[in-house]
Amino acid sequence: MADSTDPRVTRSREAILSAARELLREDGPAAVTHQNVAKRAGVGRATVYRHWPQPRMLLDDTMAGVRMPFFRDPAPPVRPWLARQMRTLADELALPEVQAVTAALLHGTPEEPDASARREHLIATISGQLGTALDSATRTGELQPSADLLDAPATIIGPLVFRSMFERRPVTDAMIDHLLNALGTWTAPST
Amino acid sequence: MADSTDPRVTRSREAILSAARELLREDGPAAVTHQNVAKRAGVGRATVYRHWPQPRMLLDDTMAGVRMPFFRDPAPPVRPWLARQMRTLADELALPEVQAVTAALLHGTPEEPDASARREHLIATISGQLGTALDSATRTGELQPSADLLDAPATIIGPLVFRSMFERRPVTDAMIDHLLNALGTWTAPST
DNA sequence: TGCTTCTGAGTCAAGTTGTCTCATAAGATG
DNA sequence: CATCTTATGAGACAACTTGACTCAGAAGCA
Repeated sequence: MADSTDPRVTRSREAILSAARELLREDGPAAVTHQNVAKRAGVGRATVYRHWPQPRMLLDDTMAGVRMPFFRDPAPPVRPWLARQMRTLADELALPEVQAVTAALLHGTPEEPDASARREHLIATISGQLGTALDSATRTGELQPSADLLDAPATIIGPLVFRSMFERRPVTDAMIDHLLNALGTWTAPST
Repeated sequence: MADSTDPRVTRSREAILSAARELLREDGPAAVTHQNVAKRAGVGRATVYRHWPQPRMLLDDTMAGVRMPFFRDPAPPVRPWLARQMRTLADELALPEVQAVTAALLHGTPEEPDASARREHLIATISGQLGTALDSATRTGELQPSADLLDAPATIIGPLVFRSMFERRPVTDAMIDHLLNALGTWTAPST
């Protein structure tokens, strides 16, 4: 049943998850209840319970379905790679779904006590990737950091989050550029 | 009744709001229900309904009771004033209450459709104060901005928010200093 | 075709929400 | 101190939600 290929199952699951994502996006995590989801998905309430006995799991899978922005596969030269990642991150942070999940990560609902763990994991991954990339840039001489690189995630990503989620305005390329400059002195690698 | 001085009323109201704040801090906005608040405050459920017929209003007043960090009363020289404000903001962002309200601002609960308005107002106030201060610093020559000052709120406050709410680590004075430097070139005013 | 499995509709108990009533006690007024 | 006023807590109440269960029937499979 878990990995069933029965088309009825997949159809139900997809309808349910899609409805759940809509609800999460529109009304927040609290709205992702079995009843709401069933009604929105045009599916029997019992069916939702069958697939996700606990509401926590439903919200979990719903959030997992929203691709959270990562800093994947660092590759030299670091600066243009970082700029691309920041651009992607900024664009994704503009999506209501991603905003909803991000907000949900910040204060776990009562039914989602794992929000802290999920948040920590996300942050650890991002910081790890970013740290690796910046360390390597420092080692190759591409970057001379002007401050503790442990502050880099906050310095770089913080403004993007603030701009997207608090100010709700688009992140400009100029802003990304300026944030990169604030990290330290960049030297174009041997071309 | 609204501005009653009856000690019974004030006693009830304070007990209720205090309990509501605790719940908001501990379990998030969704936990601020009449029932929960009444039980926690040791007060009849009807009493809570009497004072706040709509749950929205209760959550509203609860959030209003949490002092949100502002950038008040800009005064030259701007740089040390800004550093102090950022220190204060960072310290407040470390408080669970402030974090809960901030998170609630990011995604209004269904019962709190005014969250957007509240968020916009808060951001507008902060950006306004910050903009005024930085403009004046630019005019007096204290600051030569290295980027669009409209990005300043995101550049300055974003990292503090990210550090406090996502990374959950303390903001160092060195980080504040570095963020200020990233704004542009500062010139000590005539001493 | 016949067999298996998933589905939707519906029932049910337990709990929550919002509204109302009423005796009581706390506070104001003389 | 006596009396009037008003907020309070307890409880009753219907409407609704939640989670668990049953069952006939439809969809998929052999």
